[in-house]
Formats: sequence, C-alpha cells, structure tokens
Amino acid sequence: MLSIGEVSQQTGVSTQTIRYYERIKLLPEPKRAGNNYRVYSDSDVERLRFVNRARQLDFALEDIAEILAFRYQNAPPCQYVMNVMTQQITVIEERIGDLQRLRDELVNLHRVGLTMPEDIEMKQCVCHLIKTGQSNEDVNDE
Amino acid sequence: MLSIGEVSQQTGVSTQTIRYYERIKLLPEPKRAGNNYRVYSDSDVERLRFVNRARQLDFALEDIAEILAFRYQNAPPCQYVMNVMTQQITVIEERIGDLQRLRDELVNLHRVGLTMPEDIEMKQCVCHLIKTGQSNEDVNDE
DNA sequence: ACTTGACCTTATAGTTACTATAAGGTTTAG
DNA sequence: CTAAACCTTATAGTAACTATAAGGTCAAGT
Repeated sequence: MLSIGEVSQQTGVSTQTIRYYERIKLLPEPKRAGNNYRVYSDSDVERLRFVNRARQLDFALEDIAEILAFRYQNAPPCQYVMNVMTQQITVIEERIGDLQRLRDELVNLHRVGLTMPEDIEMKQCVCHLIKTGQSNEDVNDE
Repeated sequence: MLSIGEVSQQTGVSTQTIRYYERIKLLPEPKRAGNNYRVYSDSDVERLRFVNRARQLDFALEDIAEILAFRYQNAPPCQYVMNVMTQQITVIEERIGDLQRLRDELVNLHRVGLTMPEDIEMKQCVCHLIKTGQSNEDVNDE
C-alpha cells in the first residue's frame, strides 16, 4: 500500500498527473487512509504502469481508456489494439517524413543565411528567406 | 483590398485562424468596410503569408511575433532568426530520433502480436506486451 | 418584396495532456 | 512548537487553434 508520492516515484508519473488520470476516470478512485490521503494497491500501480507505458507508445488517453474498458469487461482488446498500432505506425511515419522535410528546409535556409555577405545578412537576410518561401526551391532543386 | 474570406483562400489560412492571429496581436487590426467587414491590404496579406510560412517552418507564434517586432523597428532580426533556426533544427532532429525509436518499437510489438497463436492472441496478447514494456528488449537486442 | 444561401460579425467554450497556482490540512523531526 | 515535507481540493494556464452560438449583410432568384 503506497502513498501517491511513492507511486509517483516508482512509476515516474508526477502526482499531478496521477490525480489528473483519476479525474478523467482513467484510473479508479483509490482507497483513502484515515487522513484522507490516497492509498494505492499493487493493482492500482499496475494499471498506472500500463497507462504510462501506452503513453510512451504515444497512444492517446482516449485509446488507452478504450483498451482498459475492454480489459475490464474481460473482452480481448487485441484486435482493437492491433488496429490502433497499425494506425499509430502510419501516423508516426508521416510525421517523421514531415519533420525530415522540414529539417532539410531549415538547414538549407540556415546555410544560405550563413553564406550571405554580412551587410546583406544584416539588412534583408533570413527574414526575406522566410518571407518568400522560395529559397528552398531556389537552392534545392530548381 | 480583400475580404477575410478572400485572404483565407489566397493564403490557405482559415478565417478563424486569421481572426485568432489578430486577437493575439500577431496581425494588426485591419481597416473595416462600411458594413464592419474586415478589409485587407496587400501588406496585410504579405504579413500573414510571412506568419504562415514561418509556421510551416514550425516556428512558435511567440518567436514569429518577436521576429515581426524586429522587422517593425527596422532592426535586423537576422541573428535572432539564425539562432531560432539552429535551435529548431536541434529540436526537430531530436523529435525525429524519438519518433523513429517509437516506430521501431511499435512495429516490433505489432509483429509479435501477429505471430502469436490465435487463442493466445485473443486472450492475453498485445495488452500484455504493452503492459510489461519488456517485449521490445526481448525481441530487439537482449 | 421576400427569402434563401453564402458571406461576415462577436463572444465564448472546447480540444490534448498536462502543469502551475492558491489555499489549506497532516505528519514528523528538531 | 514550528518548520519541512508531505498530502488535499479547486481553478486557471499552456499552444495553437477549432467549434459553436447567435446574430448582421448582401446578392440572386421567385
């Protein structure tokens, strides 16, 4: 039986966040000690660990709630979880692609900024690059 | 001279977002027509394009406001912009790394889920994988 | 003249996943 | 007996929008 602070330490989830999860019903209301402090059982901690782990996999809290609901009904959430995973993978791969393109663009702009003569750099410079939105194509491919 | 809807079409920024930018003073209050409709000049549109382009580069609105403030004072924001860019690139590269690790982990879990015998898959399955948080290491490297 | 639909206006609340703050109660060590 | 390190609740703030409500304006069609 652990206090909220102890649970926080053991799981790496802040006390604020634990209370937040309780508020949005992702975690059940724990028992209370005589002084009204929260007291957590092993199964509470296990559930929190599950939530935390799923968050690290970037599952939305809503999806996690759904999975937990399946779990509680003793229905197998497997197919659901597998579907969510497939979706997640697609979304993440798209994000990676977007970010890579963005990084290339920024690196380009930065490089152009560096190679500008100082007096121009200090007057028109990078703002112009941002503004036009064409530097990328200019430098890159066209 | 354009209406908010026309500006929206020309820039790809929703009318809601244009009003939002005005509210947080990223854009100046435009003139109004007799009917109280917003009327935008070319320079208004140019400024919005700048904001939009910077957003596409994932600059925070706060940074954009800072850059625009420099611009207005005719002070060269160059060094500031260059610094922001450098920071952005670092942050983005970290995010890409995180996401790649996450994707690998998910792909792994998904693969394990697929190769599970169906009866097990339908009872313990992926939830267990999420729960333990150890499947990744099991499958990957150790 | 009137109504329908596509515009425009403001103000306010909702989104996601937290984080921070205020204002206070409890417990333990010195 | 007081200071610290816990705990409690309630509420507001974060980023960058998006959605909703409730209404005003305008051009075209009947």
